[in-house]
Amino acid sequence: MQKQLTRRIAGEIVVSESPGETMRKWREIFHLSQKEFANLLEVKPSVVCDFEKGRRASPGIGTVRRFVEAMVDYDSAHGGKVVNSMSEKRTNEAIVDIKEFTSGMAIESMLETIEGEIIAGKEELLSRPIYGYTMVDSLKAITTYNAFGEMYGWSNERAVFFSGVQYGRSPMIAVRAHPVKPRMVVYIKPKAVDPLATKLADMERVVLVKTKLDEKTIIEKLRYLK
Amino acid sequence: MQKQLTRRIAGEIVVSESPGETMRKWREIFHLSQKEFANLLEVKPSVVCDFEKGRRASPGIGTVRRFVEAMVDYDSAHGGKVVNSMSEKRTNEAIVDIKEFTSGMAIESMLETIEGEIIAGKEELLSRPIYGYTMVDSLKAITTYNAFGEMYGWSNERAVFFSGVQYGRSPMIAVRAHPVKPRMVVYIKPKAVDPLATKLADMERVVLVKTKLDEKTIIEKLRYLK
DNA sequence: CTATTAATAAGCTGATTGACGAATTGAAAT
DNA sequence: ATTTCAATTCGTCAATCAGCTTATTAATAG
Repeated sequence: MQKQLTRRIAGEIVVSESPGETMRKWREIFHLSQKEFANLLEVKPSVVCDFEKGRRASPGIGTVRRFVEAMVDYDSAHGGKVVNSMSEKRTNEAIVDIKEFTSGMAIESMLETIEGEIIAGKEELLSRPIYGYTMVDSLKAITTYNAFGEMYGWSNERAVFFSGVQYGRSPMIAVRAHPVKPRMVVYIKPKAVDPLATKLADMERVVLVKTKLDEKTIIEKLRYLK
Repeated sequence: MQKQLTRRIAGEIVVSESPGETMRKWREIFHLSQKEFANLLEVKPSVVCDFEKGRRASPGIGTVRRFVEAMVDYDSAHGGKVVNSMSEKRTNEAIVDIKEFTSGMAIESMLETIEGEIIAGKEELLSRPIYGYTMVDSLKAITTYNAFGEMYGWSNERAVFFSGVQYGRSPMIAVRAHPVKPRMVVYIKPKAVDPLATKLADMERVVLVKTKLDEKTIIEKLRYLK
């Protein structure tokens, strides 16, 4: 959660018309004086000033990262007043696991890892890269607030795992209805697969797969892929 | 939209364990080769490689910004495939009728007009205004490309009519999955109504209604309401 | 009016970046 | 086996960054 906010602030600074002013803005939001902030960072206050006043036109991302993380970490360590106010986010029980990979991974090789059996999806789709995955509890996803909204991480070039699948109709309809589409949908131990699900998968150009492994095993296996 | 995405990517790069790999990841998502990308940036390919391979541990935010903006702008200038994959649009056959009213109309009074019978939705929701409606063929909506994306007109404070409803499970799941919600959902001559549909309607604070009138009659009646 | 503290400004230096080009490796395609 | 083209490695160098120090300018509390 901190990470989320950290990224957000960092992104804003990078794209800002005036990175220095944006840095200042955030320091102020966190209620830190230049001096306090400089202490956190273990530099002299003039350094902070130099950045905020734009003496460094294009600071390194390492610097920006240190700055932002210092603020966020500090706040978190003191009750997370600011952090929590920024991310009014009820944690989502429907989402069992969600991860981003640092680099792409072909659908094919993920298939092997999870011992997946292809239900729908042409050859050519199998080489496309995936950059993350989300594992969702089907039933809870439908009844939990905003589960679908949070299903997608940073990239939508990802795999979505559904557990608690009966016939796989509802999950594919959800995918259908949602404007952002995953590249691969995996049903975890489905009872059977409704032909409509297959049809929809083809239409969305989504690779549809089933696996006999259980959730824990899958997470375990994916942990060691980056 | 572009700006949003630009910030997002920039933020991810700054915070990344390995900024270079993350930069590469995004270049690949945008389907650009190092060479093409280098041309966009007006630098030599080796420069791109140096960054991706981490030769610069802490690139300046100016550089990161140029890189990210180049990708996003390029994509936007070429139809915005990637950028728009975050939010889509297109035409379709599933939508039988779609209209905007010139002024608001209370749910209650529309109920009368269409001879609707309430299945779910508390008293207090009935006075809320509606500014338009969409009539959707359930089956086609599911099998037609992006019907759900087009379901909402100018205002999402609207009614959505579903025809060809069996038990009303799929339509409510679609509503559930879609980030934009209508105020009222009307099932046209359903066979029965699945309790899950009722439950979902309550959760979404959507008024769920069924009617025995057929499509044509409804459209006819609504024509004379503005 | 003075003392204190926060913020700026400016000069300086070693470390790193941003860019190039030339040479090398890798992986498909002929 | 050879060609081709994308990607990688690396030496080089001017420009810029990151940090310090010291001096100066607000602003605020006694």
